[in-house]
Amino acid sequence: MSPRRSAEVTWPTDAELNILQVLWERGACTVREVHETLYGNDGAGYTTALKLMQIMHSKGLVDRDDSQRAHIYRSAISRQRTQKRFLADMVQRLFNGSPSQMVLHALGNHPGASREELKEIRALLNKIEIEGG
Amino acid sequence: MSPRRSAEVTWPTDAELNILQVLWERGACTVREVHETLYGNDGAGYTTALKLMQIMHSKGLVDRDDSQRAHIYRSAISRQRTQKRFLADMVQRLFNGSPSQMVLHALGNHPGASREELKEIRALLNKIEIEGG
DNA sequence: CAGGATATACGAAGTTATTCGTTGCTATCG
DNA sequence: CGATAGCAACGAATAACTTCGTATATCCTG
Repeated sequence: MSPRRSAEVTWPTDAELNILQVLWERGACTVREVHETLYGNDGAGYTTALKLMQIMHSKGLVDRDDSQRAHIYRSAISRQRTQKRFLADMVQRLFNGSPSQMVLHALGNHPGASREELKEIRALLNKIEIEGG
Repeated sequence: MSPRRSAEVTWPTDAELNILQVLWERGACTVREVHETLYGNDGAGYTTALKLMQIMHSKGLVDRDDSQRAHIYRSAISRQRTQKRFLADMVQRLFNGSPSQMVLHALGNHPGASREELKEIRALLNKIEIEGG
């Protein structure tokens, strides 16, 4: 049993994840756009967002186009892969390595799934069952 | 959109979560047991585990029986509730608030679900569909 | 061109998390 | 009894994350 997070890989921190979410949602953004979206008036200051995004750039979490005065940032890691990593980590740390257990919890806590979503989930279940023999 | 973590509640940290996992798995434990299980020979030292668990006690994350020389610790927060909290947080931060999306990802990345587990998931789906319809 | 608004860069402070060394206590073993 | 081992407590060092103040450059507007 070794549920510790590997230190070799760079995990986006909480603040970084928030920024990535904005970049994934809206595509390429300036610091200002991210700041407005995320922190608005009451939240952290502009330079905080700037600093975070500079650090993210140095870490390789985002790409940057600095040909204009206001640099344009875009995510350098895919949403999918990031979701997958966090999911796997959580399954490991909280659900004894069993994704199914996690799914059951997630569905159990979410009775409001739409008919369309349920259909999708069923379809995926069928696919898994057939492939798995 | 405000995907930031609320600061009012105490989130177990990474190291704390590892300890909780041991306590959930094995029930009440001494510091030594937790240390052996989690860090063994190469990992962090004994006093590190001790300190962490003392902090967790001061935070109310664990209860402690100090009637014996070697204190006995047990988790003060349920595994279920913790799973739920982390799950909800992740859905919010990484899946745009859609648990179904998360479920799809989790299932998609886990083709090795057992027949028993699939059955369970199906049953839950039926229950949801009936109640929700 | 002067002044204001807006941009980056940088340094540093404040906070939290993790780790360990040391101390002092208690039990046990010879 | 004296030595040794195991325990809790505490302080402090280190590292990581977040935040902001300030300096400096650039653009726009009158």
